[in-house]
Amino acid sequence: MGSKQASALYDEADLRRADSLAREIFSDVANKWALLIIETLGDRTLRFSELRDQVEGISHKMLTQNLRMLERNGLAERTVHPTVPPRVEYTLTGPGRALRATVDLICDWTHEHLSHIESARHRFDT
Amino acid sequence: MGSKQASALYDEADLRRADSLAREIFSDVANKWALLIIETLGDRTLRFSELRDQVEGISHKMLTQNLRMLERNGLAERTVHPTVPPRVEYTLTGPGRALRATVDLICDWTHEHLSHIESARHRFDT
DNA sequence: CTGTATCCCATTGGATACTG
DNA sequence: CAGTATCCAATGGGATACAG
Repeated sequence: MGSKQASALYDEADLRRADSLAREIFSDVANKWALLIIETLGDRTLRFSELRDQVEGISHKMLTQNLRMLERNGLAERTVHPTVPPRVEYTLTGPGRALRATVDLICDWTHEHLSHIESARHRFDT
Repeated sequence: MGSKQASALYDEADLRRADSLAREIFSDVANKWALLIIETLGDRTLRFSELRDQVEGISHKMLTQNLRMLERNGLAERTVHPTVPPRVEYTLTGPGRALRATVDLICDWTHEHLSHIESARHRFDT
């Protein structure tokens, strides 16, 4: 029973670690800018400045910050071309593209329910 | 051409309005707490206090704030039982449940890629 | 129990300037 | 062009108190 209990405790600790990691990833990813960048990248390869232009309303700072985060989590890949001026390109990795598929679904959902939401808002705001 | 142009302009204005609404909804929904609440509700009906207990780490304030937002957008329904003490229950609406399905996918994605992300992080942090 | 309001600190995020 | 750093305003979000 001693070893069994130890093993059970170990498994629980392991699960807790995985859960807290999952939580962390969820927090990283479940934010407006990260999702918009992922959606904008799609299956293309874009330069920093192209992303800044295409992700409506994002600031220089938020873009770099979120790109670093995506890179750190292995969702986007950063390629530096050692030219002058420098040319840096970003593209989604396999896991990044997998996530993108789910973001696509959220976008679809949004457009499908536009009118439901609009009228719900109208009702609520009165 | 005049009427055609006018019609085209009208359509564009319409699209811009829809886009900005979609943007707004996306911003509302693409945040950690909203998604965690949706995921926790699932297809159940939960009281305010049950939600506060089950959504790990959420504060009183964030919970009410996000519940109001979900209600306003017609994603969650609020039922007040006029007892004393009051009993208020929340449940997802049809559109809310549809969104929940996509959140489920994000959760699946997270767990599927835990190890990829963990090792990507390790590589990056060195 | 649920909800609103307030205070207050921590974090977010924009604007700008500077480096390679 | 891409990235970092800094400053500062705005928002987020926790703790607490109070009302219904």
